[in-house]
Amino acid sequence: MTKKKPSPVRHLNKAQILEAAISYADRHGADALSMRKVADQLGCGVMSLYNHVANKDEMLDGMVDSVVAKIELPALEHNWKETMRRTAESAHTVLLIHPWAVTEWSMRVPGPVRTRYMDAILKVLTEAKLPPRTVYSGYHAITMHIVGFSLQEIAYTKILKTDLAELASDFIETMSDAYPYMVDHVRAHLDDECDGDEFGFILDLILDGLERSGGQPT
Amino acid sequence: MTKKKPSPVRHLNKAQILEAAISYADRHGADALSMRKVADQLGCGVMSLYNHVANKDEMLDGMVDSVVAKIELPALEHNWKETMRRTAESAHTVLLIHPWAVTEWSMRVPGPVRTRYMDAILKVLTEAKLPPRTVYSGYHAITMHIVGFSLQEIAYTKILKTDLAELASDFIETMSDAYPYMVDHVRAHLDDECDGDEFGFILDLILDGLERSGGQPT
DNA sequence: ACCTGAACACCGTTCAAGT
DNA sequence: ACCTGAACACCGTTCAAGT
Repeated sequence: MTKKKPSPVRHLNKAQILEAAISYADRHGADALSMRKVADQLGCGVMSLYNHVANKDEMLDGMVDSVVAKIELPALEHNWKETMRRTAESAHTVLLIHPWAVTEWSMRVPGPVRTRYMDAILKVLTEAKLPPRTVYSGYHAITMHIVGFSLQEIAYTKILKTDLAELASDFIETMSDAYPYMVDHVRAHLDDECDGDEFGFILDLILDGLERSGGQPT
Repeated sequence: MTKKKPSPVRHLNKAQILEAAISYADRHGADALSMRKVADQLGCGVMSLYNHVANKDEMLDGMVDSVVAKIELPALEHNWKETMRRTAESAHTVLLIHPWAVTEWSMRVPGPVRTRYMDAILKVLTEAKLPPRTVYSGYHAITMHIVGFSLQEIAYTKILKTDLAELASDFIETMSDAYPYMVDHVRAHLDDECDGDEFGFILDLILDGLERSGGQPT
């Protein structure tokens, strides 16, 4: 009488699978993600997924590309530094929403959407009339900052979430002899002494450095 | 008559386990690493490992800390920028030897050795008389660069190793319409046009920026 | 063309039994 | 105190069978 599956999903497609997988990873993390769990969430058999996705690896590739698609592409209307700042902020925001994505981003071969995004960043730097060496290194520095900073931030918040009072404040009292400078740093984090836009602060350090290295010959 | 195990390892200990696990990860990558494989390599049963290591997670924590132990601690004899450059180079070198370690570094809670290393970096920045905000952000920027740059570099060489001619040169011919700037960038990589010490170049960008932000008030 | 259950070769880890 | 095989609950994926 009653249907077994809540939403039988007559015709599965890749987009639905990626959506379900992303939503699952958002809630439970990439480690907990399995083909079986994705299938459960879609109310279909595990092997049905393999009609639309070659294997788990390809699914993860698709998931990352779907996330990157949500990043604002750089708009050429402003000066190049402002343009980079905006798209980097957007990337940073998107990665914080999907914490699992930053690790996958850094370890997987880029899909079409990510390649398009990287191409757009290179275009901005090139059309800013920066010398080739600055474009080359600037690209590396900026993408490194987007991925690397988000990674550190996500790792830090994950530690705080799991250990919070136990580790953090315990650490401060117990370890202040062994690691005095580290204790000070953690305290600064907890007290939000040095608040403000840390991501943007370091990004500006890089962008200003690039501008300077482009201005006068090396 | 003949002994079953080549080296029976009468008394196992944690250091031996970590050494075997690191060597295995170096050769086959972190994904292929399993408790069973480590036990095989040591010629013991899987469950013997659990007498010296709580679980796989703790083993990986220990592996990262063992790798970090190989990084040269910053020596205070030079000026702070030179000191940071040296220790960062050392960290970079160590991470390239153990490519799996950079992902684990970024995702795990720091062990004692890594905490000691971070403390040493903070000490250098603090004793350089940089203002507190610069120490705070500089620490983030420098550690981000060490981890983030190595991560990108390892990912890039991994892609080149697997796809080499197929992807790279194929990519150049096929994709030059869709991703013109990216194609140029990949070509620059392949031709080694912009060679030299890219890691150090971007690090100097950051260090010089920090010095400047410390010199004149913001 | 799409779906799927059974089966296979792997995991990490618990437990109870050995020395 | 240290070791270990059997067993359990999971994996990703192959295959053969269904519609």
